[in-house]
Amino acid sequence: MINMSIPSVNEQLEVIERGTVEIVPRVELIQKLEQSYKTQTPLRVKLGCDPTRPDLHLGHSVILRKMRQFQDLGHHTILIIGDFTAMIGDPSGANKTRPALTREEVVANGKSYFEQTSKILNPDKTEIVYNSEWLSPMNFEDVIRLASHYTVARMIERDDFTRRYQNNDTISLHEFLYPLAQGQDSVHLKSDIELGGIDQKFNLLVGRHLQKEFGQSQQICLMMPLLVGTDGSQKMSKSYDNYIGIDEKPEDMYGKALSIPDDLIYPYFELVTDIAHEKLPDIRKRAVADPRNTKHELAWILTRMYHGKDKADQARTYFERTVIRKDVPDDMPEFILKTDSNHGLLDVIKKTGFVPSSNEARRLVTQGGVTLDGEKITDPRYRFDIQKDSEMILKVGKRKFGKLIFRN
RNA sequence: GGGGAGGUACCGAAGCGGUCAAACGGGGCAGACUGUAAAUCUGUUGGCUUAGCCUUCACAGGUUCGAAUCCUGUCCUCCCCA
Repeated sequence: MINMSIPSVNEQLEVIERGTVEIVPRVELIQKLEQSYKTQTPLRVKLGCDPTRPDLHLGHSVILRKMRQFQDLGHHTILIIGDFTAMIGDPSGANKTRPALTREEVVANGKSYFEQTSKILNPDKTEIVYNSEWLSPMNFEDVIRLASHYTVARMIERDDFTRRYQNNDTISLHEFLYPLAQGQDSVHLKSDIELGGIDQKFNLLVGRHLQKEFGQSQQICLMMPLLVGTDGSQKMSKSYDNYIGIDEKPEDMYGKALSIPDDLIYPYFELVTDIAHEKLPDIRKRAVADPRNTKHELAWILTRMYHGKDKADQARTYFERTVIRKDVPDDMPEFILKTDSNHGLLDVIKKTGFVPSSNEARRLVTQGGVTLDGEKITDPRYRFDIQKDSEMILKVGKRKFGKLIFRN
């Protein structure tokens, strides 16, 4: 008998359904919850992740937060590091087949992933597994046997396959194996519930299908909406550069949060903040009535969640100062320069690392994106001619500041 | 296996012997503006010791005063037929 306390089914449902976009099938979820409650046996909740790019952002947090809720309800959660499936790469069209990661990379990425998820998940309640553990030993025969449980017609129903097929884009045969591999994970782990974004629906359903083929109880597919990124149009993703990373500096987090379009204020509150559920109706109203302040509140809460109250306060001050009042921040990196040589502006900008090339520096200067002590410098041939010890504030672009210190 | 069409900068896509560092759109960056790092408008978007030079149009050779553009080979993709 496991010593635990799983709350009543209704209590659980309320939490579980919060923010979900689809639960397939809801009735079976209720059945599983009832069974679990009756026997006080935790459900096995599975979430797969791709260890290729271990930089977590708020988009990931939507599902991780859901996972956390299951932990808090007393269920058993399993985080799969998809080190094996990463070799295939989820066939989303833009993805190309990825080179196999080395053992070291996998371990390093997995570790980094775990550390990052620990900001959201309860690390003590998270079972970590690597799917190479069971996928790697499978031989050709095993794969053929697995593949025989799915049909081509059903495979190309998946919308990105359909789209790519119609567009005459390449679809490598091995990409069909990705959903199967992910489904095999469910079979192997005998999962009761698999979490995923709504874009994962196909893969999650394959898991359900395979479990049935293998005579197991079928997992519930619980799907969360995709968080729209800061650009307000596409899903949050590192490759669209519209993301807010959970490791982001407080000031960046705050600023980026403020840059979202107004109509995302409410969804963000709902999906990625820890604000109490009862407060959401009020937020919904205020997001429309007073977007400015509500958005600042959102930015503050997010920053607080990942960096604490003090940092959140500082981030707010920083934003008000540098962006609203166009003032100079307190802290900025310092660069020490000799007074004897007369430095070229472009060189100095390049040395700060604010730009990737001197051409970029030249462009910024020419376009008026560079100031020294608040004064716009537009001559790319500008040279410093400093005799005495002194300091200057260099601003490059919208928000890169550096203190130039001239000294012998 | 046979026939056809292609591989161009971050992405999509023009160009088909010189005027091409390469049109146009998206994305990025910057300026103006703004409650905002939003929207909009404008500019910009290979590198460098920048009035000039260097390296790019799948890869390797070749023709030519000169090639992204022509030829040969290689690799890769798509379509039709089998």
